[in-house]
Amino acid sequence: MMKLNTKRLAKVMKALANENRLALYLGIAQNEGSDFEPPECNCNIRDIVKAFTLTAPTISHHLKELANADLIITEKRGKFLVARVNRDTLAEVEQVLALVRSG
Amino acid sequence: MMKLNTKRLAKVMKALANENRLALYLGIAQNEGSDFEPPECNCNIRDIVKAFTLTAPTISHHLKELANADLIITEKRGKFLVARVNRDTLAEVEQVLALVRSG
DNA sequence: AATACACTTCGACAATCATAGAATTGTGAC
DNA sequence: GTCACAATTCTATGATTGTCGAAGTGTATT
Repeated sequence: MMKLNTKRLAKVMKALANENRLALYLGIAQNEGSDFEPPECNCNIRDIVKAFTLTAPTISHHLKELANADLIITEKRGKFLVARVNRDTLAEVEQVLALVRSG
Repeated sequence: MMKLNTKRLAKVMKALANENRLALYLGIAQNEGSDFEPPECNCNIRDIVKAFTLTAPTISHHLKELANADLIITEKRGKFLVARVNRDTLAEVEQVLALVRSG
């Protein structure tokens, strides 16, 4: 389990600090139930580009930042890229916030 | 209770995205048990300036951003400014994260 | 009222960021 | 092999940000 010091927590927060990138992250979280097989799965970049009004390079850039903050885990499936949230990181963040809240 | 849509959540995250500002926020959280009376209380800006290597204008700027994101509540006590975390906002964020984590 | 202190506002500047277009790489279909 | 498509890399650019020094505001103390 990764130690979540201030520097690293700030990095995670920064990855979620942009509205489009946050929406991207939330979208990925919502489509996680799928079976990860196009065209049923909405987790590849192509579908996301259609849903958001951003270009492919921008989406690619955002995904890399999310992955770099360990917020998502990406995987190449043929020519598609699928993504899922990293629940470990999420749990760590929740834990810190809960600690802050309880004093 | 404030609705926590994507735009607002992004704003909260952005307020915590800077390492120094995050440390400031965590510092405020930790000193909350105090009685808010200088010099016992560490919640006024003066004490924080001493603890961090930032100048007063920068601290002031960061505090305003935290307050603007409803993460802290500030109050003027004579010539001192005291701050405490807003637990409501914190709880809202935790709630969203928990929702994401559970699918 | 004069001084000292705590903070804020203003103005500036370097650094980072979000974004897009163009070109490139990789993959599967025919 | 070639064509179409998904995604990445590269480069550029306008916008935002973090930070500070200088000047200003308000409050208490003498």
